[in-house]
Amino acid sequence: MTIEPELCKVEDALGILVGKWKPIILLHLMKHGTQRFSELKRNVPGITQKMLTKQLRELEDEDIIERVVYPQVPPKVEYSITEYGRSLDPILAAMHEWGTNHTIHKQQKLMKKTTEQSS
Amino acid sequence: MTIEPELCKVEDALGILVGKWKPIILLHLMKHGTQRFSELKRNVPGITQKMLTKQLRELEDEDIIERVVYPQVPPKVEYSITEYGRSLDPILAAMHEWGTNHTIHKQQKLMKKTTEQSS
DNA sequence: CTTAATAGTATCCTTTTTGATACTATACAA
DNA sequence: TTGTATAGTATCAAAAAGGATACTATTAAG
Repeated sequence: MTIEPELCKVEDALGILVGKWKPIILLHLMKHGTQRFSELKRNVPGITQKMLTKQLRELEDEDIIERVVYPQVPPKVEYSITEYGRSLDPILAAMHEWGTNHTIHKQQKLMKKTTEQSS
Repeated sequence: MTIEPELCKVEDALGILVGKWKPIILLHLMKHGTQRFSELKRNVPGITQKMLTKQLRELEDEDIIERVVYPQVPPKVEYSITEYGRSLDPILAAMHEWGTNHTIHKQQKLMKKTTEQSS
């Protein structure tokens, strides 16, 4: 398959995965199935409430995750990946694999450079 | 495969694909094999020289593309995908496919909403 | 009456990204 | 000597993204 650059839909997928936090959030939800807001906040170190809310809303808008509110006090809100959201799975897996390999690639490049300089 | 959120390498791949222009640039190079700076500029509508240069440098730094300078006047510089860069191919293809489907998904969602409102 | 817990908002500030525009070097051609 | 083509830089401005912090609503427990 050749993708016509003019009709490129890569950005559409990209737009959903991009953001400093979205991949980690997705991986957490994929791993645990369902997480409360506070659990996610604990599990994603360094994220602020504002950012977590924002990323979750955006993912929800794209039907990637589902938000369920329990009418309780104190509030309870659960997030989970939708069936549709699961279709991102292979992409995340492929990117993770590529990324893992790329880390090695960069390391080798760095070592080569270091060796050359010391010779 | 379950990706451990803490060891997530998705960002690494993401970092390389992200930017308003990178996917289009890559697709152009994949389609045409080799392109001069000015050809890319023509083919990627709306991009500024600064942005094109920046994106190309970043892709070059990651070994995704190669830059060949011909010592001529006026200058001639050719860009092409590296062998290593080709390894991004399946990811771009997967994202494009997903994106294409997602466009449909969003459209259906929109139509459903419109129907509901008019009833 | 006060405090605690949860899931947020609201506001302001900083950093990063992107864009517009002007400028440069060089050799050849008219 | 002026203009042209190519592949850039440099500088400043605007916009987008991200972060810090404070604040809110609600109910039950003490």
